[in-house]
Amino acid sequence: MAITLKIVANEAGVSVRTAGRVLRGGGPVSGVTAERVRKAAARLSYVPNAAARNLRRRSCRIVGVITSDGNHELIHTRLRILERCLREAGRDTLLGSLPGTQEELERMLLEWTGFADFVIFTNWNPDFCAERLLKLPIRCIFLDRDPGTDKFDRFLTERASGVREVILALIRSGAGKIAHVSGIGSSGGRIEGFDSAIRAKPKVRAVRIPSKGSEFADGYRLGARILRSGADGVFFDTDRMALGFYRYAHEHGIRIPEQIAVAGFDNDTPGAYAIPSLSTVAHPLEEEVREAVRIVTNGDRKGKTKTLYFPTKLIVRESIPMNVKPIKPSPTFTGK
Amino acid sequence: MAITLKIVANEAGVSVRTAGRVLRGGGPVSGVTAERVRKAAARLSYVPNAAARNLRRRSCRIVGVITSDGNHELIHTRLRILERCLREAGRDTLLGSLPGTQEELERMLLEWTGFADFVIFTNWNPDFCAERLLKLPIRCIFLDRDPGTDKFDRFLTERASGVREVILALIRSGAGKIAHVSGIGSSGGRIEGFDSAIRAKPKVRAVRIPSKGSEFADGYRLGARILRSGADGVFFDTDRMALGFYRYAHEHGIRIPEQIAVAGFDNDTPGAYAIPSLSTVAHPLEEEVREAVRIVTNGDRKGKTKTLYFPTKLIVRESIPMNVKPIKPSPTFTGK
DNA sequence: CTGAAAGCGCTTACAG
DNA sequence: CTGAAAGCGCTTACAG
Repeated sequence: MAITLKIVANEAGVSVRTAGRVLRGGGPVSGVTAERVRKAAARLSYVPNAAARNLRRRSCRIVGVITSDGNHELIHTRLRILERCLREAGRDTLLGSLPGTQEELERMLLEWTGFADFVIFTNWNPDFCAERLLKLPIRCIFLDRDPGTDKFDRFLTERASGVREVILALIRSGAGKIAHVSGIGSSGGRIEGFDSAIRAKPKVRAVRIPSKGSEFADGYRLGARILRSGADGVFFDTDRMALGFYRYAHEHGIRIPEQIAVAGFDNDTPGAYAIPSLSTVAHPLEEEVREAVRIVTNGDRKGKTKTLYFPTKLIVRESIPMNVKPIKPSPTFTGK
Repeated sequence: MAITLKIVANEAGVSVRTAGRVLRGGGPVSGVTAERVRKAAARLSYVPNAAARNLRRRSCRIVGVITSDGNHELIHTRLRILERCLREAGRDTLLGSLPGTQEELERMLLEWTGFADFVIFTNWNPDFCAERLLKLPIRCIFLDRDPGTDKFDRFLTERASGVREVILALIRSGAGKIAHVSGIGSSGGRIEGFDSAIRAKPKVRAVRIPSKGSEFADGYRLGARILRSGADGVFFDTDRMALGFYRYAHEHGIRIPEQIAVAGFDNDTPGAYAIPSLSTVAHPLEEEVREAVRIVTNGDRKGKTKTLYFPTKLIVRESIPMNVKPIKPSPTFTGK
């Protein structure tokens, strides 16, 4: 049997109102009374009931987070930053995965209603109709996923800038034919960034190599295809694919970066320690999360939504040879 | 203004009781009435209030999960498996970090009371007094962390078995002096497993090299120390440290495994694609999570707690040379 | 098959 | 500074 405020109040010889005031803040209480209530609560191991509180206050401290698919560093780093920032804002994080169908998603969000008042999407299915979520009494925020409408808050990663920079770096390092190994969901401007860099340098040839997945195994599997293309520079949509290719190149006696320069995307830690250390593009994780949490914190301006784009940042390491002078091989300069 | 059951009932011209029966299951309702209620609910976009429901039913569908520190693959793989299994069991996952003090932890769990009835710890501070959590109306389950008392359910990783196997494999491959690079929290039997293997082979010498951290940078930093020790085999408490050492060895012209055989712990994906691919020890992640979720699912046997130990599993790859025959370099045999 | 009523445990005006 | 009462939105016996 749960210990309620009423029981504590009886024990302390005061009214429920007074006990509540002492234990959950609010209103003035005389020192002696307060002490008596506190002692009674401790003696009985009183534990307030969050469900009742939420019901009464029509508010709660929980934010739902729909996590991305997959199991790689970026996703988890983002989730961890989110959880930390939400906690600092006094919020708890309720974890969910994006269901396979729109109906399941709506059912899930319905279940969350009453204890979560915000949902942050870090995953989205472009086949879903985002507008249908507007009827739910829960505010949706999109992080690095575009629902295709500005009726939601959107904090989007602008990949084109970083990709353009990395391709230009490959070209500066001497690459004359550049391959782009692009995943199916090659989103957020990776293709645009690549194409824009190539257009800027008419003498450079380019080839796009589509990939079904974005994992180590995919980069490894496409190794033959990449080498056959005759490219002397290659950009992968993920660091994982790039490191899978490292393995393939090694097994086939191809030297990186002497024979082919390599770059990835995501700034995963293993790339910084790979041999050679992997050039990559870093996400604006902190900035995006900060904006999302800001919406949660001052979430009262109903109807007004915000769309912001955050640029990505090039990190050049040994896998792109810089002609200035030979880089001392050490991972300490990686910026991680 | 929220649409309540009462409003839907009015709209449909029935009582609250009947509307509830239609929309949330339970009791028999005539087909025509049910249809009328459903239409009204759809028209009004009725959304049930979870807080009210939880309050009334004195139950909820949320399980708290205290995540581990750090930001590496193992932690996130475990969390992901947990979230998936809990969801399959009809539960939502509430994420939290382990606070710095016992008081903060207790305050946090108090806040969770009323919407979470279980907490799964995948992180723990040995300085905390676990017994004090018993007074909270929330059941605690420990995963791969030992609170030091069998008053809680505990599902623990038995690291000694896997470490013993990996050391014996290093010895079989020809290593005569083996270094153990051990993190501060070298827990769960890593030291015992190492020592037991060494004791079994009196001719083999051993050296323990303590490390403050368990990251890439720590393995890199200790490279000089390891080489100076004269070891021709080295076991790291984490794959990350091992891969950091790869980098150091490369920079100093040391060949792996010809000059020094290497093994790690955790079975991170990058190790499977490293050059040479890294031998390691895999965690019993699925098994542990399954048991924890089982407790949540049939969580009524109050007072009776369970302690189970799960063995770890050796994965030999190229970083330990096997004298049978030269291994074809390909990451496909890695068992990932 | 359906309705009127009580109550989950808390908070919030409203009186005194 | 303190108390009696209403009510958040749902579910659960209890009648009919």
